[in-house]
Amino acid sequence: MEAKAILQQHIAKTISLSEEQFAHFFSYFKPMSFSKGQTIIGEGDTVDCEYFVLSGCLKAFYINDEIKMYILQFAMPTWWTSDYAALYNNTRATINVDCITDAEVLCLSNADREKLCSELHEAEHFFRWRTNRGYIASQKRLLSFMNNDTKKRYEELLALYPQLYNLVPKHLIAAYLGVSRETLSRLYSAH
Amino acid sequence: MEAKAILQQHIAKTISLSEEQFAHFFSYFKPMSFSKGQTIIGEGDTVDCEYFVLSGCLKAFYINDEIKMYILQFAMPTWWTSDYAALYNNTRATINVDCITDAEVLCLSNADREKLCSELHEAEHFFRWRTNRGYIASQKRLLSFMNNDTKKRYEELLALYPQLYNLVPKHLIAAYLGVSRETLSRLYSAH
DNA sequence: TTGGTTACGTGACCTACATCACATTCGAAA
DNA sequence: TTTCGAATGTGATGTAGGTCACGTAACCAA
Repeated sequence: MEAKAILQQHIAKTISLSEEQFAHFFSYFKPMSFSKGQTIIGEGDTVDCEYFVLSGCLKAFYINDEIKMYILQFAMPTWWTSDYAALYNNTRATINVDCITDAEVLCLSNADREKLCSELHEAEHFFRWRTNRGYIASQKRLLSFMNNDTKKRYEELLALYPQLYNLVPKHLIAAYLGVSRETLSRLYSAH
Repeated sequence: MEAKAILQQHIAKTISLSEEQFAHFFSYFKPMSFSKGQTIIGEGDTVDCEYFVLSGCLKAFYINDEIKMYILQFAMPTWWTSDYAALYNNTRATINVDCITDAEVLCLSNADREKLCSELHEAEHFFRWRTNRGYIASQKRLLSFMNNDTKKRYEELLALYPQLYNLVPKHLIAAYLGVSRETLSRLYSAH
């Protein structure tokens, strides 16, 4: 499926736009391709855009003391990602985004999103709902962190992203769960 | 300061409305008073409203196995709270909200918020930005959870809410940090 | 004032997970 | 095919924080 159709199907779950309106909506998005391992946002960069994933898998992560990596989000097709704190507050990136696999994305700049939102009430509605869902998911993950042990969080993760097990190396799964790769490895063998 | 002025000042940070527009905006909010200890949302309730705090302090929390409590948010004046997952998905509450102190709030129903957002583009803009900020804060807290030990999270919390130390019992602070009250207590004495 | 509940401190002990060290397997590039 | 680095498994050991147990202090309500 081509980029335009993927985005159209995605936003149709929240708002309905005429063909003409959607064409305008889509005109703000810029397609980009990246290959496996490539960095999209690096720590310290200025952040202008957010990214809608068409194919492939990205990760948004934080690196502590140049050593430990924590993954905030795996971004699969139809997911959005960026360093939103940097994007909205116009500060330098503290979050990195890079490609776990080759990936195609649609890129939307901060300025264009705001322009779109002010031009088209439905667009503002769409982005409100998108962020709502992200907020609720984030709260849920926070609770899971406080409440569940590693094993349960691991099972939760696989339920949420079943494809992940075969797609990404295990140490990245550990970095999402917030445990060491050794602990995750021992989780498997313990059955 | 009266309720109307507090809300007006709060939303003026994000959008500008005429007096007439704001009067309409405000007309959807219903003032309510609660006393210390009172439950606003209990687990299993249907959730119709979100709450804007005028005075006092609420907590939004989750109870695991009828035993352990985890606090998602302390809601101070000009903060918003609810069980948003239940509110937006029209499901039963899994999060509780109650009063740490006597409190006055403005109550906005889900239906009225959506009506307001569709009537007034600026309102939609306001709620998009409010949720944005919540999402970013939630991501930040998640990172802090993965990255920092209890002591550092405790210092972070006191920096974010300096009033809290004298306002709420220590076991609630422990429940926000996600540690046992004993561990928090030992943190104090260790310095 | 009194009796009961809630808050808080502190010791003893236990457990999940981190860290370090090393072995093994796998996959891509030469 | 060979080779080298990345990914993964696994043992030994250290530690932050949980849990249980108990004591004291503060705060209401009768």
